Amino acid sequence: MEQSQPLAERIANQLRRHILLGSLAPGVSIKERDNAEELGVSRTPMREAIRILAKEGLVVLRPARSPIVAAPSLKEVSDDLEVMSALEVLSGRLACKNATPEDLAEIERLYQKMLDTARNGDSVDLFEVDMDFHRAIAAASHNKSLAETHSAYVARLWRTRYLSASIKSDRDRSLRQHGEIVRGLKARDARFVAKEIGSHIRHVVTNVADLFDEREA
Amino acid sequence: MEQSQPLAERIANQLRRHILLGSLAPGVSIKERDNAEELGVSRTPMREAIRILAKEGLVVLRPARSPIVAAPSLKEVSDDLEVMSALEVLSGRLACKNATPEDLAEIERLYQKMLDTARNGDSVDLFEVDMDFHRAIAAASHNKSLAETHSAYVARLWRTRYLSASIKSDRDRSLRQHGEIVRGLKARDARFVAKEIGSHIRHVVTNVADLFDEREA
DNA sequence: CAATTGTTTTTGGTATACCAAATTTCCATT
DNA sequence: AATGGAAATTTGGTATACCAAAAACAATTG
Repeated sequence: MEQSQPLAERIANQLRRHILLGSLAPGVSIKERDNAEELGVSRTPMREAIRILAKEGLVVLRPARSPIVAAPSLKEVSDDLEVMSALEVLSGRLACKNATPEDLAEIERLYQKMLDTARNGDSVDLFEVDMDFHRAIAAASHNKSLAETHSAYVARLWRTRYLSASIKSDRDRSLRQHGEIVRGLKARDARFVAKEIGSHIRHVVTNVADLFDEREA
Repeated sequence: MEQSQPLAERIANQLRRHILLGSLAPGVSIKERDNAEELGVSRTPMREAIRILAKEGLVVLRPARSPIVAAPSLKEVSDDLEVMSALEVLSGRLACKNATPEDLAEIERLYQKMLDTARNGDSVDLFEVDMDFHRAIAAASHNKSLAETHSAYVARLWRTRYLSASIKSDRDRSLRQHGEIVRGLKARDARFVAKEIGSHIRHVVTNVADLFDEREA
């Protein structure tokens, strides 16, 4: 009953999917015993998996209480996006300095794939490519800590951004902005890239705020 | 054998101290069994404590091997500092917008304490106040995620910055810079604060690089 | 009927037992 | 003496057992 990858991480991945896709709704409790039994594993790795997700901010631990799926408020999501924006801007700046031609080629490839998916694929596919695009920029910074921390925020904000991305209204603007970012990176114009990334995320914040407003109806 | 605070966290705190103060040198392995027995606890909380420190970057987990105390290279430390700098700059900017008068008073109090400690106390005390000062700025941003992520980097870089702070040569410049930061915050001049914080950390990077050079001798 | 207290149940925290992979040791063979 | 490999040991991963605190529930009492 084991593999090359620790069981706890596989459980964490599984739980993460359930949370992000919504089959584990925000606010519901995750009982060690029940969930472990349900997946046919013992409490020990389940416990560790929960801790992993807690560090990522997807579940919150309460002393002497069941952990629950995080239900972030608009303020918390906005705060997360603000940090993530700073991380991405830094990524962009560093990428202008450190990106190899291969890095740039990969980023451009993802951008083309994005244009393609926008025309033919569904919104989930498009979203996946979008995430890959931003992750590729972080990787191109050649700063491992930055890429890791950025990745943690991507995970935490996955669900929110997924919902935000389903707002098709300004998909065109979004695509255009990504194009600008690619252009800036290739020209290694750090200031321009920083401006575009900042603007891009500000739009995401706006969309998310709208989503929260609608939810109250 | 339990308290209000989970045992794992207390163990993590204890291990963290040992690592940061150097009694657990970089590179040495942390065996679950041995360390647990040494502290008179079982493997379960020890295991969890190790995972906590791994997430913080203080120990590294190797598949099917003992975890070891992290021995970051100059490149890794510089990368960490680069991210931390961005986080602090963002903190400063947001603090200019969101800090309450109480926040500012607390920051100024810490600054005065710093001046006082520089005159009378030892370098460890001074360092502690320094860390508190930067943490207070992050807190004044009123962005919880930012404060938490920043705090994680503070912990990871604790030892390095501690060593860096023992370089007394530019203690005066450092103190003056902190004063400028306080001045900027009170004037709520985000641009000025960002500039000063950035400059401050660039000096830290320089000091750390010197330290790494010396170590090779 | 409400309130309070005592009991049962649920739940997370901790300890221990067991297993398999990986390392090390050491002997047999050349 | 060198080497190949098998057995023993070490170590982390997983399962299970036990405990205490907290919550839920029930019963008793005013």
